[in-house]
Amino acid sequence: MPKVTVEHRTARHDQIVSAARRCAIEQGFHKTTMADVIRESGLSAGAVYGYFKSKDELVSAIADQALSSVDELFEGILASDQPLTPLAALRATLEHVVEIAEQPGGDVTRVALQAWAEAMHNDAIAGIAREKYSLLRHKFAEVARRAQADGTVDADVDPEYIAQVMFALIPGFLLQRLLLGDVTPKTFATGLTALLK
Amino acid sequence: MPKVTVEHRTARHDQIVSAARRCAIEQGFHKTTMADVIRESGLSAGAVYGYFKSKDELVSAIADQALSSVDELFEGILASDQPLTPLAALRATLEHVVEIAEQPGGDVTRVALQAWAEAMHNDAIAGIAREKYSLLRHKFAEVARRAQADGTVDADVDPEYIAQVMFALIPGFLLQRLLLGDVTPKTFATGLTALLK
Amino acid sequence: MPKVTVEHRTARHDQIVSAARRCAIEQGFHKTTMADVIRESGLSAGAVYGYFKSKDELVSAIADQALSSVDELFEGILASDQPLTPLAALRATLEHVVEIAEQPGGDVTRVALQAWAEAMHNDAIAGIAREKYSLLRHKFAEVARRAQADGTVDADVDPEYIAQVMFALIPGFLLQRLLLGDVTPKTFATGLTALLK
Amino acid sequence: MPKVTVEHRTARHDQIVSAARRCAIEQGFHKTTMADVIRESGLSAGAVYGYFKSKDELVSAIADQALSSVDELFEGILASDQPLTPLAALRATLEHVVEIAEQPGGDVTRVALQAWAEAMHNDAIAGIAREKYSLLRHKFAEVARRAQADGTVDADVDPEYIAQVMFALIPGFLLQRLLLGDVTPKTFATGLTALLK
DNA sequence: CATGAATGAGACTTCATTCAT
DNA sequence: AATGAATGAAGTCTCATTCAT
Repeated sequence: MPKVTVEHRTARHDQIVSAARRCAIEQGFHKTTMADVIRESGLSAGAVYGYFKSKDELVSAIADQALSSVDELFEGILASDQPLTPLAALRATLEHVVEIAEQPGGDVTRVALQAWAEAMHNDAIAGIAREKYSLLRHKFAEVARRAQADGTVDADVDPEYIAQVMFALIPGFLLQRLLLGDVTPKTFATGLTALLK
Repeated sequence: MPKVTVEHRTARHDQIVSAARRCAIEQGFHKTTMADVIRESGLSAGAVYGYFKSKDELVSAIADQALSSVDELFEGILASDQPLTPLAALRATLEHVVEIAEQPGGDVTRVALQAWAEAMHNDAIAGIAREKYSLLRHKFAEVARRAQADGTVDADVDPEYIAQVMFALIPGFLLQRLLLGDVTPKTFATGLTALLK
Repeated sequence: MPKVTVEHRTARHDQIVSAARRCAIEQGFHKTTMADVIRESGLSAGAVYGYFKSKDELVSAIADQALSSVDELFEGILASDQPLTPLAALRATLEHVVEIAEQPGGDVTRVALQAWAEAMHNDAIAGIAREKYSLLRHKFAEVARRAQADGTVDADVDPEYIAQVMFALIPGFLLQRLLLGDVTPKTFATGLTALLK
Repeated sequence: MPKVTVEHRTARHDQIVSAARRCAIEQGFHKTTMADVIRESGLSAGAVYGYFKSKDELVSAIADQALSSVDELFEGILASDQPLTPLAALRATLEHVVEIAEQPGGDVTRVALQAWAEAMHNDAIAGIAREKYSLLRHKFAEVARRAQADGTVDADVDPEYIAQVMFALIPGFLLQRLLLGDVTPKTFATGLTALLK
């Protein structure tokens, strides 16, 4: 009974989060009502509130997910021993971002923007964002360190500073992609190559 | 009578926008109620609605302002004839951003984040954002073109692609500044220099 | 303008309290919904909430009123110089209670019972009840003191103790009147006379 | 099987009533949710509903219990042949009340107040209250009759009227005890003695 | 014109009760 | 018989907007 229940709970949980995410992608956190989520999830109000104590909690869950999605990539990339230049790391990241964005079910990166805005006056989300993005930036710092070891990048500079710049390109790319719609990993990498050279 | 009225109207208008901006900086667009704006502006409900037909219209006005603020800088920079490297342009922009952010009355860049999120499902704001950011990016493209003319940057690459990257650094810097709080124009420029070299 | 407004506000306030009291008399605090009060008052939800921040606050207002109603009587009674025996004071009080109870608009004493119950786990109402009933009991103590001065009642006994007993008869009378419906000031005074003699 | 089951059922029944009573003492009938009772009883929702068809039915059961608790005393008192003055009967009753109130598990007299309020618009509880309190008052009438037989009290007065007054003192005492907290059987009896003399 | 009290649709959330397992 | 997840009606409260004064 416990195993069935746990799986069941997880399934329901995901059912709700997915529904809520779909809503948030289309309408943003604030225009999304609990009634929307309830309808979209196919459950009842009581059921949804059995899994999330409040709209805030549900929003945090979606935000968490959206802010985490870029991160996963690095596990694979950094593990390998092959040389990883900053340019290559960035290009891989951008391609990963686009892959995520184009997954069926809607562009989750739109939710990331919502989360950034929300973090300005929602401590829970601000905390999540800080945590996730610190982690991500540390991974860029690791890439920077490798480049410094290779002699490709000036070893005197704090790798965290280099990571700041590398990291910055991700939201910058995302924003242009969503707002202006004319950037692709390819155009971006091309521009980047020209500048770095 | 008309002239006095026009000045009066402008003053009132600004009074409302300032009040609304102060609210949006602290609480975001959605937590800010018209009652908040009315109280903060010191006017009456009727008065506020005399200047803005709806909350949406008021929000658009604040968003517009927040999205424009970075732009102004370039008027001055590009006008001069002295050589302007991408690095120098970026550094100047970042410093300008921080200057704006630290102005008394609250950090307007927080409102820019709100505007990005809002643009995802608000056509008016999406339009404003596209317009303002296209303009800004064109200016970065102009800088890129100058660098290509100087031979500093590969002339074969579409300057718009280079502008995409340069532009990306601004929201990327902003986001880290607001979320993580540990980037400054100096650290950022240092990292950037290391990468570009 | 201020005077009109104040009167207006008071009128609206009373309109709401009256409506809420009518509901509470019939259905009690808890079965009474804000929708009931809103309908009964003839106002809108927003209007009602403009006068009372919450249902709790409205309930406290009604409770306050119900707990105060017995008190008024004493102003007149104690002012006069004529001798006032405990028996006479009680009889007058009971008659006053019945008069209040039979006023058109419903029996307010039913609300007093609600308030007693509510005071058990509502600090605001507990506070009001303590305040009002302390006051009332002090007035009975004053009556006791006069009787002691007259030599009618043993002067050695703390008049507050005597007041406790006198006071007790009021809720005891009220409860029987509402629950059993067979007590009147006359039967009660008759029984009281027999005991006191 | 039947006998075991009956005992089992009774035990379960009491388990539920005790849990519900504990909740009602602390929070009152209305703030107490079935979920509270279910949690406090340690049973499941289904189990509780196996014993009580509805919350109303459960509330009635608790109210019944609370309204009965004073009554028990008289069985013993009246049975004896020793003279029983009204004062002595009252004093014994008050002491019994306090004893009940101070029993571990919470002050049940708080629930009696709830029941009075509830009786105003709940026919089931009103019926119970009428029944229990009529019974109790009849016992006071019996005491009055004995006093009249002794010549202590005017025999011309309807003993029911005397009972009304005696009975009234119980809720009056209870209310002051719960609300003001400064009455004890001793202070009360002292005041009563002073008045009766 | 300005005011700000009033409107009322609609948001979030709770909770008594049921019923598939 | 027992469980407890699920139901969904109904409750409280907010807030953008209007309009009589």
